[in-house]
Amino acid sequence: MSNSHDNMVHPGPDLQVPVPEDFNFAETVSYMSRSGNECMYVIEDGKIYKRLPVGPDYPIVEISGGRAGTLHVRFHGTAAPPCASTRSATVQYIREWFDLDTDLTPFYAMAQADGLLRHTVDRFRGLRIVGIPDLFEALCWAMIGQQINLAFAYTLKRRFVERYGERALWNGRSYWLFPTPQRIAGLAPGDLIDLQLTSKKSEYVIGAAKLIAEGKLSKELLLNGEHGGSAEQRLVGIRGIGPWTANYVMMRCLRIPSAFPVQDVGLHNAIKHVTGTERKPTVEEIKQMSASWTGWEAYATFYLWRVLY
DNA sequence: AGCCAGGCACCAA
DNA sequence: TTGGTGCATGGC
Repeated sequence: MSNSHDNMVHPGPDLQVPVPEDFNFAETVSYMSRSGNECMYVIEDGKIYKRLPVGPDYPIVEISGGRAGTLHVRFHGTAAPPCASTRSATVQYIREWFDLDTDLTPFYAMAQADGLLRHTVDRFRGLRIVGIPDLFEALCWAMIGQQINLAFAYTLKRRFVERYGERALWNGRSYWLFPTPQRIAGLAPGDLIDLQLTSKKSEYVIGAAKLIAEGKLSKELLLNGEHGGSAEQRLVGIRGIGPWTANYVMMRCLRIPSAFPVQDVGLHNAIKHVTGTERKPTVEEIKQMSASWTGWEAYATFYLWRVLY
């Protein structure tokens, strides 16, 4: 099968990745700067640095705004330039990471007519849902973040990654690959309790790792409905995954635009903030407010989160 | 000091 | 199917 992106790959050492007209790189960087404790990438001088989990080179890339209509990608950390397949996979990874292939015209039209969304969406226009392309990483991040504040969640993720991930050093900084399911599947709960995950979360993370390592859980299996049940139903059937985690993963990893973590306390606080009300809305109230978001709940949620940072 | 945190499993009824 | 409870501790 020929890859439609191959002809976009510049033959030189750097890459130019085309982006849609309504993509705003600065807003993406702004969102990604929300925590100073992020361990999976570095933001500096308006550029994103990350080691990408794409083979065979696993390159460290520097992504900057580039010319209008493109992102500029520079490779670092390897002696030789990355091979053609790595370069091609890098382009695909970035397109998925920043959701560059979704046409947001219907979302913007819907938001313009929605009193709750209009101002926020105008304010951050050009922002796209920043994804977590790796399923195991998305699941771990959601499970770790259950019922604890975000600052502590970042600390726990860092401990997990720095204990069980793979490090590359470049320019005085560490660039980590997220721990593999194969590695985590072999742990005992006590290994993660040592990092201050709760005993239940430790079991959840190891259980998810085992499912993925055994080939029983993957993005492909969740996205093709052949074996019965929606992605949400299948995810919720896994221990440690409730409605919030399922929809969070559908939103940031499976890229289902109708995914909607209505239980999310961050969403509740964002709506409270935007509407200027005294108390947080109930789930029932949010369901009423979001009646016109049909098909774009994930994007509405992501934009609302943005007002909190 | 006390409330809240990007919930979930488990148990009754 | 619904509602109540324990988890467990950091952050602000």
